[in-house]
Amino acid sequence: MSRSRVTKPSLEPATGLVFLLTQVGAHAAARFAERLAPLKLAPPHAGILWGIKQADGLSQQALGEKLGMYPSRLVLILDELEQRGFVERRDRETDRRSYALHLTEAGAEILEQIGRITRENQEGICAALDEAERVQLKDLLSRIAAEQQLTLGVHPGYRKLGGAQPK
Amino acid sequence: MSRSRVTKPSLEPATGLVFLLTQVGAHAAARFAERLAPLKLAPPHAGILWGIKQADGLSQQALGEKLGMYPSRLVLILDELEQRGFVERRDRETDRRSYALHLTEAGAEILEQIGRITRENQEGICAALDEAERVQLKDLLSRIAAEQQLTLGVHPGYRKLGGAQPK
DNA sequence: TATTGTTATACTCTATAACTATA
DNA sequence: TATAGTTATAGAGTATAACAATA
Repeated sequence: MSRSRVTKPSLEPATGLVFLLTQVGAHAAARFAERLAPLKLAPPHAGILWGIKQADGLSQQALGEKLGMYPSRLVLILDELEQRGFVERRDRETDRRSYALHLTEAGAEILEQIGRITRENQEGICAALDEAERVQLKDLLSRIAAEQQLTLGVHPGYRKLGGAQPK
Repeated sequence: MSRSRVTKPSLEPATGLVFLLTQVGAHAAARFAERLAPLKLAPPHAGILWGIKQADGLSQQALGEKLGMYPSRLVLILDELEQRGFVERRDRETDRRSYALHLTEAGAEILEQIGRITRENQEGICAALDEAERVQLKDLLSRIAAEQQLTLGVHPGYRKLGGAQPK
């Protein structure tokens, strides 16, 4: 038995894999926000635009559900996006309480810019890894995500759960 | 050339590696906070206790620098930790403006519990991966962290930089 | 005058509840 | 009465500035 002892694993909270994962993840998110800033957009804006593109014509209720955002928060961001001409709230004949959300042409354009920024960011963050290693990393993370039952595409930045914050 | 075309890579922001990394990282952090909650502690508390243990007797100024926290924020959390008997602020003879921070016995004990929770959390988060894969993941993340010049042990949860938030 | 710790405050984000208009 | 969207508001968390004691 020449393996290092397993009975006393490192007590150090700041040296473990999960700490590293948290650190790198938050860094990547911060960098994305930075790169997005010139467009005068924050990550939630990007998520919303992307969500509408995926399911054009959906209601705010449905979008909030899909992204894990509170309706009240969604309203404010949509106001902004509508005012800037990226999103349209169209009346419905069937139910006049709800709107159908649509991307405008400008919205589609800004979404393409967001896509470009996303790729730039990925390139920046993953600069240390070659293509095969990126695939490997994505595979490992995907398996954690699947086992942890994370919903694909639900960004934690717009979550509504809220981690337990004592006191 | 049978490779898939490279000219039009996926525009989808929510399907990329970095999005996944962000998502899993935030999830891991949230789960850690949850597991910590029964101790009536939040992640920053844990970081501070750990920081003091690493450099017993340091000043608040130094600790804030080390963790990337604002002094004003540190004060409040230290007040709490001192009140609960985990930390001691000892006077210095050499410079009566600053205190020397020390872990009490209770502080060392709670830190061990934090260590246990940290390991439990790691076990929970990484359940999908075997030992070799965890090493592999840690290696990949470490290389990203090194290339991105992240400081080891500086948790993003108590950063003072703040990502650019437009509007 | 500069520095350490502290207090006060402003600002953003997040979450909840109350309200309106339709159904 | 229930639901979609909105408005109002409360609460954390974060960042900045002002302040007292000491150097």
